[in-house]
Amino acid sequence: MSEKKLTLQLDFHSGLPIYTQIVNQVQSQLANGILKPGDQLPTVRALALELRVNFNTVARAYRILDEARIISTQQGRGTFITEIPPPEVSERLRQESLSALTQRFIGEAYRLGFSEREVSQMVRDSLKSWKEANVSEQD
Amino acid sequence: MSEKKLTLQLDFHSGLPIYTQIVNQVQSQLANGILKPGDQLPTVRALALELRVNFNTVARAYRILDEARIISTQQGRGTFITEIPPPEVSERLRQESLSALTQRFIGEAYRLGFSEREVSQMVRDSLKSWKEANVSEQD
DNA sequence: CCTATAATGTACTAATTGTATCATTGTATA
DNA sequence: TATACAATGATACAATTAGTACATTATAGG
Repeated sequence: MSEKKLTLQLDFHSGLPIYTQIVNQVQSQLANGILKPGDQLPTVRALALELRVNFNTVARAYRILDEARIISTQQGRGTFITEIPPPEVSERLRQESLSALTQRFIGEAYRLGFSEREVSQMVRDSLKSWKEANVSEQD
Repeated sequence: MSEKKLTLQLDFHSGLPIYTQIVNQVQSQLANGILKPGDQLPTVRALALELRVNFNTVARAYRILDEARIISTQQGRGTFITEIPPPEVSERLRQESLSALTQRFIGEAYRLGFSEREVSQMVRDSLKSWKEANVSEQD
């Protein structure tokens, strides 16, 4: 199951900020396999209640972990350990997502009655004008 | 047959809202010909039951698709893939709508970090495979 | 026909979640 | 002491999903 209890041990006198301790312990539990990709972490409020701290402190820890791509926090949904696809899988997903996007586009264009010629011509034109409009602000 | 099973794969941890995933996958299946104009989609309640989500989440996805004129939801009747409107629109409107569609597509692709090369290559491939897959059923 | 009922989508609201901003507290240091 | 800054807390907000009641349509029984 992807619902975890997430037992953390805080030391309020250690000098380490609470949020740092949360960050460290989540990282170490992930390293130890106690947490796994896809696992859902407790909500900021639930964990805060359990640890007897303000939920903003937990949110801060989660934000740091999120920025480090260790977890993925989703407003209205919850917080999850990030799936870490190996690079070759990542590239495959990349291509699949572009393929899906392209097929949706082409399918919609055909559905609206446009021909292959029209579609490919419009794509060429649009790519060209996009490039011209952005030559100066390439990153 | 106009009654479809509509198999969708949701990823509850992907970061994409459920309703977005439903929207994307319906569009994708339409683009791939798995869904066709006139097909009836499952009712909001039936699909919600199958996906284990609230039926309002499905209703939200259907509403978005409806606003995009991709499906037609009819209270008391059901939900259907829209029939292709005959291109009775003027040529100018036709070109404008294709241009808008194309720019949305290209903008999204760039936003996802794909290069011009990747986009144009994928468009070529997709056009080619679509043509091959549909030579026999051209209308 | 007319009416009752079931099936369907709609509208509005509530609950759950994370986010943003500012206030408070504690501590180090000039 | 006074000031600056980091950590934490309080409050309001936003996004997503769920709950409830209702309107519309189709259909079966009389």
